[in-house]
Amino acid sequence: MENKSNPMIQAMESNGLRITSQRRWIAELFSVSTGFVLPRQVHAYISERLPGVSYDTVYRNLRLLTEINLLEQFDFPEGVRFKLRCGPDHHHHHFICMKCQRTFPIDFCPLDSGIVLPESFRVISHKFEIFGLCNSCTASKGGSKNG
Amino acid sequence: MENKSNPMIQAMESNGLRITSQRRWIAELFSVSTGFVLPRQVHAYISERLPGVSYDTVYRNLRLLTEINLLEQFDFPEGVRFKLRCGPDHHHHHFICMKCQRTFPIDFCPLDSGIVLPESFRVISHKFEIFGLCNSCTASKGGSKNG
DNA sequence: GTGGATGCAAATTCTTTGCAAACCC
DNA sequence: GGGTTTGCAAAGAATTTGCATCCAC
Repeated sequence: MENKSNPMIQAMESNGLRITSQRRWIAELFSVSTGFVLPRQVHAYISERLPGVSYDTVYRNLRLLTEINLLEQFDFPEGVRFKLRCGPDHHHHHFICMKCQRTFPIDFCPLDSGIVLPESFRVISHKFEIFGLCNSCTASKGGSKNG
Repeated sequence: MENKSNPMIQAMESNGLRITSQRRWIAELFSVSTGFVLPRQVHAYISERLPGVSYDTVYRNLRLLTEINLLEQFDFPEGVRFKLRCGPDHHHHHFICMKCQRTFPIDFCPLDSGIVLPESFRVISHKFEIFGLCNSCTASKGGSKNG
């Protein structure tokens, strides 16, 4: 591992969190993967590197990291998934590959397109995602294995 | 009840389903509510009219009705919710009130706005929802009670 | 009458919590 | 050393399943 320079580690530090090896591996996973992962996949990944890590530690950290805005949570049919939160520098949406779960930015926001709502409605948030198959997964029946 | 003319009942019949009183009340609920409801809310609603109805009957029917495309399922943070599926006559999206869970159609689809994706990407589906407060819920702190 | 639907109860799966021991700073 | 974090084990919540009984057609 040895990822002193991992920005997620730095963000954890600046939030006053202690850097344990469990957290180091979580940071490593999310800095490598560009997709949405299931808690059980996170646990599996860490288990390989750190045998004996417990499920609840993974859950606790996923929740914690989501609360401090380092991770982003998304409810999929098979359960909740997490991914590294995109920087606040520019608002965008995502194309999400249904096979490999990788995400690709879409620089277009439907809210900028002159949607008309009743005056009294107050917009708080919005979601826009496109689901499909990315280039690698369209090409090969097998597809990419990124989780 | 006596809702022979309820289109959801008719759709159930044409799918070969038997019309039980449990299903009649489920149809009644979804024809009255324009919003997303939680399974436990469905169960509560039916329990009031049909004491003793079991949770698993509600679940089984929600799943079944979703499979035959009469209901639409949506994953909210508090859990999965269901609502009557909009007819296939015209594609649209929704404004969803975060207080009363009612939905309001938005006649705008971001996919029609010239979004550019890599050639090789294959679009399978998409989601676009705006979350906020509807007029009744913006007006009164209390808001509407529709579930 | 018969096959589909229900209710019950128990099993699964996912997620959370309490607490003592271990560990980071 | 002191306060955080972890692992364990158990509790909770949501959802599913097996099976005998019941009921719509």
